[in-house]
Amino acid sequence: MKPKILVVDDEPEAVELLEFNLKQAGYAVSAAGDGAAALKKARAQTPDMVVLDVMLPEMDGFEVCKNLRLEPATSRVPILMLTAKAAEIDRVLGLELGADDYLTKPFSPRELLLRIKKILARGASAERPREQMRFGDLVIDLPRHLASWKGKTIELTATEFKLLTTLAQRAGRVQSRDQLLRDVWEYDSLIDTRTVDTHMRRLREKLGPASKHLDTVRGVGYRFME
Amino acid sequence: MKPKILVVDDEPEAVELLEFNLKQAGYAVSAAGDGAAALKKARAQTPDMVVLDVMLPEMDGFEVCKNLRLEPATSRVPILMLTAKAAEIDRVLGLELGADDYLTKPFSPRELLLRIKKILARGASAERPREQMRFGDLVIDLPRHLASWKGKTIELTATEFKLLTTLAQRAGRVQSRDQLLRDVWEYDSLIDTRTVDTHMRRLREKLGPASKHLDTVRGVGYRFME
DNA sequence: CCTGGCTGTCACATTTCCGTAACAGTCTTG
DNA sequence: CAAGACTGTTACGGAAATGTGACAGCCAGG
Repeated sequence: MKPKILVVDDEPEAVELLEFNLKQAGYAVSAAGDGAAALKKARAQTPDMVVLDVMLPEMDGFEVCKNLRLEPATSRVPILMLTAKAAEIDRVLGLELGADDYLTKPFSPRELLLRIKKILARGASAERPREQMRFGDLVIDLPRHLASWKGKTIELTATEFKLLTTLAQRAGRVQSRDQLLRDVWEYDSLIDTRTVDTHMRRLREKLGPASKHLDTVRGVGYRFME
Repeated sequence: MKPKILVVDDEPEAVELLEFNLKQAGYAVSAAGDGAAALKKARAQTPDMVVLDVMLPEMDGFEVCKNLRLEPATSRVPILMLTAKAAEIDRVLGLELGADDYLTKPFSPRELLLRIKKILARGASAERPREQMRFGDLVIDLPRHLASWKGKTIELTATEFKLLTTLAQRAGRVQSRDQLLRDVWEYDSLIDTRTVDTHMRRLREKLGPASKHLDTVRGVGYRFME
């Protein structure tokens, strides 16, 4: 049972290239050249994954993504977005669109395959991040960008908030400093791992009693405990 | 599954032009030349959208719109009105008629398609945006294009008003600058994100005490708080 | 044609935040 | 118990993000 991947791009050459590489890697591939066709195929085939270019005629990738999420038949299919501008990344990965990952053009086939493999690996089990998380008296609301303890909002900076949500979404599992740097500080950051410590400290300070959820795992990293 | 669009216009040339453009864009199109026929077809087909010219013999576009809204079968179908005079706009979008959007003739096919796309995109899930919103002493009236504070109207320009309503409609949720550019400045904006800041400033200035609802979320965007 | 208001952009001021380094405290290991 | 490794804490310079004021182009209405 090869995993089925739906490739959406309006440039035939790009489709061909993607198709070749993915087939080479052992995936079953289908393709669509515009948004409407993509939605139709996605509904009909329920692929294991959609690789979606942002630049499309008529209905752009954002719209397609949104629509895929709306319909029950396709709402849980992982989406990998191919985007041109770095500025769009937050929106792509954010809750509004909820793509699972992104790649900025140009990218190497190797990168693509790695991302796909990663998403499919977790996709089997993991669910999509929730909009709101509650751990006792601690509430984290992503779209509102607010955290609160016993109903009182906690003022957090953008980085602190992202660090908290990243840890909370992987509650129970330890995250290494490098891993946190990748996920919170975006992909390859050239930042000292000790910076994570400082931010953890600030976060703990602001969380007050709620910081009991934040464990230090000596020699490994940090963990959010329920 | 192409979206079905019902085109209503009494001029055969106009119908033909619309039909051509819409079919080109991947929609399924049917047409009617007068009000009675339009209602009949709408009932029978329950299209995904109605494009409705105001100028019709016998029963004009306003009447058709009203009747469509009255019957359960068609009351939720989005309506895009084609109107000649700007003066009619208020009535078209207002509570009495409740069209979803309008276009003043003459318009380019591109404009038409963009409007249609936008309406269909939201129509799939979200309900029609609320006509009037109240947040304490602040009242925002979309059809009248008016905002007021403690009963006193606040003079806002078109952009300021749209920015305010966009934020208010997503009250509580943070909107990134890019997102606001997309939603307020319409489709493909080649505009500096800093422009959003400037308009937020002007908006705050005019809102005066009511500007307490407008939060800045540093590193993320802006948020309307109730 | 011209005038006034709206709009987008820029430059500058200001605030806030971030990353780093240095040091102190704590835990592990032999 | 002591040394070394790891983490917590503090302070600070610099940078990034936002607020603010000014300005020129543009369009609508007169």
